[in-house]
Amino acid sequence: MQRYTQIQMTIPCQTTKELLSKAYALNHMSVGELARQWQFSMPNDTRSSKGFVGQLLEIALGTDSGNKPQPDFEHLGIELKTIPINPKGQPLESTFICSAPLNPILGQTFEESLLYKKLKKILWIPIITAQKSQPFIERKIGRAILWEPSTEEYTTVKTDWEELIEMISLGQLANITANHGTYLQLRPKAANARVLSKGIGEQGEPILTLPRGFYLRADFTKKILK
DNA sequence: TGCTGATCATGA
DNA sequence: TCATGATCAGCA
Repeated sequence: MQRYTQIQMTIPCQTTKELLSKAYALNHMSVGELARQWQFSMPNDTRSSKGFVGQLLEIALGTDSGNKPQPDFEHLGIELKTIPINPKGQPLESTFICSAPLNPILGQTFEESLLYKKLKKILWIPIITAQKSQPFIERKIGRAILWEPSTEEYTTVKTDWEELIEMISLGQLANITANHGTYLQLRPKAANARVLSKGIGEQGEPILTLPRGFYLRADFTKKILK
């Protein structure tokens, strides 16, 4: 097992403007170049190093949240996401946003949810990926996009969230598939299929079930990046 | 061949 | 175990 990093520290950006100019400066740079600049050792394969590019960008842009459940740039209210896109600008994957509560807080509104806190402002860093098999080192960083949901996007995501949370609350977890939701999906988010966490069963009883996460569909992020 | 369900790595 | 960072891979 290999650590990606040496210990690195960056001074967090104080303003959104400062963060954006840092992000724009990475445009056209390859992931390999950025890794070299930060003395990251490049992983050999994408499979065993899925989070590599995301971690690299966190260091390069100086996030300050660690792995706490809050936006990466907490003081700016901005979440950082790398997203693999093909040369036509189409996302290759859906985007994980946050883990889903399997025992939702009763009465919690969308605005109070972790999902909303992360979604309300996202700095997208496109990673131009010729093919899924292309090694990280060759992939190129694209132009960053600071995004906030439009009224329509906000409303649709909110509706998705409310429907999914209601199903979870009513013990319908077993019936939720990735087909639910217009922009949002609820899908497994675990090390493997044997990982269990506490949820709500059909009769309201506690059950053990696979941890889930909220993801944005690739069709949706495609619109965002346009 | 796109999408859903499964999986990989790290840190606290 | 649960949070973060995501991509893999088999099947419809």
